[in-house]
Amino acid sequence: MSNPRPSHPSPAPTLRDVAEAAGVHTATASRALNPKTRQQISAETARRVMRAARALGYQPNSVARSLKTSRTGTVGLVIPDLTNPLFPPIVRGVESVLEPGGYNVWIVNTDNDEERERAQIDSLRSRQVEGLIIATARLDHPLLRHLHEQGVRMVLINRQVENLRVPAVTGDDVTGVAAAVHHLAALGHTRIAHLSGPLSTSTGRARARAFRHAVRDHGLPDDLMPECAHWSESDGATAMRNLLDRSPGVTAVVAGNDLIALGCYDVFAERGLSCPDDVSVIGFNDMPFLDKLRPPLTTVAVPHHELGAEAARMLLDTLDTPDRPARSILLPVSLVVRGSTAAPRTD
Amino acid sequence: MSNPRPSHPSPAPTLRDVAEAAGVHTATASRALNPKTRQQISAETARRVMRAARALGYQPNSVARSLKTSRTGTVGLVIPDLTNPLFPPIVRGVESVLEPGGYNVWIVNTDNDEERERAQIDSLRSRQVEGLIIATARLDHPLLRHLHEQGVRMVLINRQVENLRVPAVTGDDVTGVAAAVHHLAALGHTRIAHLSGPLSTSTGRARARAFRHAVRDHGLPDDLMPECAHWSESDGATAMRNLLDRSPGVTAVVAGNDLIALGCYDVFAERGLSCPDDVSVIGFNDMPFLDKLRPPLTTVAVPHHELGAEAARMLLDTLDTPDRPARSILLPVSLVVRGSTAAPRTD
DNA sequence: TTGTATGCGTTATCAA
DNA sequence: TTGATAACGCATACAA
Repeated sequence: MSNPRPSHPSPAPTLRDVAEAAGVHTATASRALNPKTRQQISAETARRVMRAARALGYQPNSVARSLKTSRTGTVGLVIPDLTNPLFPPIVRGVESVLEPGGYNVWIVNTDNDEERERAQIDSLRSRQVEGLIIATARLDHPLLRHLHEQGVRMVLINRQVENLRVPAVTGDDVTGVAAAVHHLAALGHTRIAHLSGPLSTSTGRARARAFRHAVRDHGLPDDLMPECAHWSESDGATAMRNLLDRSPGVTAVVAGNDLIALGCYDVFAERGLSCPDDVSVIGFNDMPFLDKLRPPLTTVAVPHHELGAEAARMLLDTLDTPDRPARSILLPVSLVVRGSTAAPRTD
Repeated sequence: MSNPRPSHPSPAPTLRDVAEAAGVHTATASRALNPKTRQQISAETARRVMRAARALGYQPNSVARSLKTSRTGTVGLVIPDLTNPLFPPIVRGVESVLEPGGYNVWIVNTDNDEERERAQIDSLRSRQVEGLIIATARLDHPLLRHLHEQGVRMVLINRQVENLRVPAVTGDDVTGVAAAVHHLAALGHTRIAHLSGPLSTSTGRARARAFRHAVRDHGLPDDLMPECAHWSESDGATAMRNLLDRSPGVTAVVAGNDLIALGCYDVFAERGLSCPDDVSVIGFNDMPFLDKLRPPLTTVAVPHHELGAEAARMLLDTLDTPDRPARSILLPVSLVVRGSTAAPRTD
């Protein structure tokens, strides 16, 4: 083998090694290597130090630097489930702002588990992250309030907490749901159901509430609103089965999100129902590849990348100017009409 | 507002604060708080310290601890693109093993950019991660060899590097491609094309090579192998258009991955071609929701979660026993036949 | 312009 | 069982 692993790799060089190699003291080496202090040093010395650093393959030890400066240059991003196609674009949006801003992002998954969330956030804090972006959409629980009281800088995505002045960025669920209901009503549907997400999440609750208002505005019944236990395909299917059994007259469904809408598709297949001829469905989020489904799913597009980017900008603001009053931002959404919605059967 | 942010949050309590509150020395407090050293301490003192820690809301500072112990309990995971549905399951697989093993995982995106990869890995190393799991599938470039020479512990996913004794875990591409070709040949196809992924990636090259061998084994032509510039839907579409223009007799396609297969779907829609009647397509990976496409995509299922989990296990082994010889693992894949493949038209 | 000294918060070694 | 002390690697106030 041309490159067997060295069984005893030499330990990583420290600033001290660089200083010795360059014939200067560590303080000088430190200044030479830091662009901000390099000017205090003669060009010749700086060059010598940098050459030595390069020759040794010196990498500054961020752990030591952080301990000294009490700045880690890291931000924690709390995600409930990375395999939900919703979240990767948010992650990228966050990174697209934070990395140019000089921060690294530490992503953690919580699996929608409160205990895990707590543990993950503890871990992030013990690692001295400078701020938190929290995209777990559960409704207020004591943890957030506690963090806020301790002065932890944070921004919420898709989550509002009552009576807490924490900046938040969310999609405009109210307008999105209203557009969905309006679209279906305009097609002639009169018995429209909402398969809501878990009402323990702020998103689930917001969309359910918006749905209730929207159908009332159209003079339609507001009692067709089963709740899904999770934002998942299987829970969407379960809710849809129950709905069809109990309310056979339903001709259209506004799903809490795209995954729940996919669960409806499963039930249509099971029962030989045709979409959109028998039942119309609208999803929420516009996750990837929806245009290739059978039928292509009509949905409300949420700008996830922008959601992440905007949250990151707000966090940057907060880190820069801690005393600036918190603002919350609502990002516009848009209805994307595809093939899963049509006028109800007239027979 | 009931909870305005404290404009001057009190600084986080340190071990020293805890020690003072408990009336002991910091060394004693440290021992009392660490389960491994708690036994050296009288039960009474330990209780007092723990009570004080709890009262103050003490969180150990991992940065300081890491500097002292030169152990960070972190591992870096290098991913080319988190929005590719392939990778989140790998991430979860890695975490499912590493977190119970006492490590936290630091995920970075490289955007398939060599310079970014370098920068991200540098950043991870400066933060003293104890090992690296690398899922960026580019073929050997000097960075990996360099890391290896420096004794960096690492495991590769979906990537082989020649002449480098680094453990790697990959799906069994050869068998998967052979199964795909066999399936098509058995259906009666004789002009089968391969839309390969970038040949600069080890995966792209491996699948292309496997395809060539498989068609030869069936006595079929091996000259229908255009290369896609990236593993993307749009590059798949481009390659498919060129293929149809130049080789109109093709009746079946083995795509380098599912995304490329989706690109084929786009071209079918553009040109009014029917799948599978006019052209059969097979993808690779079995990413989520493929069963809901029109038509449902036949594909080769790769156990991504298990790929991540196995890589994590190997890294744990390597961290435990640095001198153990590196082994590489091939995980079995399976053909999932859905609706995008059928016998060719007989007219 | 460069060197000296100190401390960030923690753990480990040694002594008591 | 507990305390005193030093050290991890770095950056900075201060001195020269």
